[in-house]
Amino acid sequence: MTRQEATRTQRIPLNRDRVLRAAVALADSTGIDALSMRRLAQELDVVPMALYKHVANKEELLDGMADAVVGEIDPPAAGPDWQRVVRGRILSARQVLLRHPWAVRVIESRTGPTPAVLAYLDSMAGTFRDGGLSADLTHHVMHAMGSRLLGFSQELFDTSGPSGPPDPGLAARHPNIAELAATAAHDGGSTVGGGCDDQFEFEFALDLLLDGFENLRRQGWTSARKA
Amino acid sequence: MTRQEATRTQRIPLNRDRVLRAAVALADSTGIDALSMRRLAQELDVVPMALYKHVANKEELLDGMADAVVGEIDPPAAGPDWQRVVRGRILSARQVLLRHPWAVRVIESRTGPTPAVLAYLDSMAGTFRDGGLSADLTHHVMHAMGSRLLGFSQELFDTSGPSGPPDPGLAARHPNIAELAATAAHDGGSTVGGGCDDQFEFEFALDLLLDGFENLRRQGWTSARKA
DNA sequence: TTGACGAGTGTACGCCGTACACCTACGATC
DNA sequence: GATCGTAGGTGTACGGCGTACACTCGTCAA
Repeated sequence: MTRQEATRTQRIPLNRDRVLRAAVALADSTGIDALSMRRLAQELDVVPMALYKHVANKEELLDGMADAVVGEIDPPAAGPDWQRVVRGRILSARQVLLRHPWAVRVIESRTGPTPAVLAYLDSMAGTFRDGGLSADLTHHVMHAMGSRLLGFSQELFDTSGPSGPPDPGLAARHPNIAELAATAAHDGGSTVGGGCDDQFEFEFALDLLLDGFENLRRQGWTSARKA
Repeated sequence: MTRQEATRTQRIPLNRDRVLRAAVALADSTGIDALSMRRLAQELDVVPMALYKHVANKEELLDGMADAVVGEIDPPAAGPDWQRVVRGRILSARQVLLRHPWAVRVIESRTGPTPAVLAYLDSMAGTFRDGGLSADLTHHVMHAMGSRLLGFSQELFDTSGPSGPPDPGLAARHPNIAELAATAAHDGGSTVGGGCDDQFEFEFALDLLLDGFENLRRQGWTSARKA
């Protein structure tokens, strides 16, 4: 059956939402690098240019994908303890990003905040404010969290993926790293980044920051940099 | 003078170093997106394929560029106060990355740590260890710092570049963000990210983390996650 | 009946990275 | 000095990319 015939019989018309969903699914299954307009069109059984009736260009497609992912993050739980609310939501965001590993790079590469990100940040700021942090402190706190707000910790390199054979000279050249790797090898990981419990590392830093924020709040911290 | 004639007269032969330096310069001046093998070859007055005698492919070129940039970071200062040593070096790294804004994305996109990054991390780990942090704590501390070790804070979106006209409905839709923007508008910035003192934000988070680490060290903190 | 319009099509252009075969100048070897 | 291996630069070509632009065609309002 050619595309023409399919048109005549039954054909769900394309729309922006179907395009975005297909794009997310394709990125999930084949990786973001394999996501091209042509490949996506093929997936939707449509000619590449058809996509451009629904998204202005590839950048806007990526914007939409980022928003779709951010939209998956749980709404904030209710509760009197702002640290718990923030913590829970950020860990939810982290789960979302673990489901869509490509999304980290896509979100980072947006030049401006997309609507869903903006809404998320606004909501998160509200949680801090409701928790008793001043607007001033909230502002700096959100900066300090950076991308951690969205659940990714920005490691220096990708620890997943196949790591080559361990470099025998590495320990000699980098004794400190070797030592750290040794302490981290609690379950057999042997490479630099391997054998780490990413979830533990993420929560370690998160809690350190949240506790630091709470301390500043209690002290009535205020930035002293006004002109 | 054609390329041929230039060859006959005087022609500095290409080598890996010249290629990398030219690539860094080109990225500095025209941005990383405009850096293509073809464009780089043109800059060196050479045919594109000539580059492949000196770098295996574009990825390896980017690896080399990342290493070149990381190599610009100051060596650690001497001193008894580990917090000051770490702080100073990270702020040096930050200056380097401000000189080469494209480097953040390039470093992030490497799939594994390049030699210079590895050396830098090893040296940094040594500073923590010399400061009295246990190998265990040092490990988690380095994870907690993440890319901040290299001087970038991973903001959620790029606050440089031209921001469009301020959205009049934004304040209504996102009251909390609007409030934060208002408190931050100490020198006339009007957009969400604008008007922030990036250096202040960076040091705020950095010091918060360093102080947190020092507290853990004093308490003799140890991870309780062993099996 | 017509005619505007929205959705999908087809073709084409100029980029990109790079495989592969080639040439050419040079330094070592006999 | 003739020979030859080799390193470095060249030229051509391929497949893929994003997307501009002109088109067709089915639907529906007037």
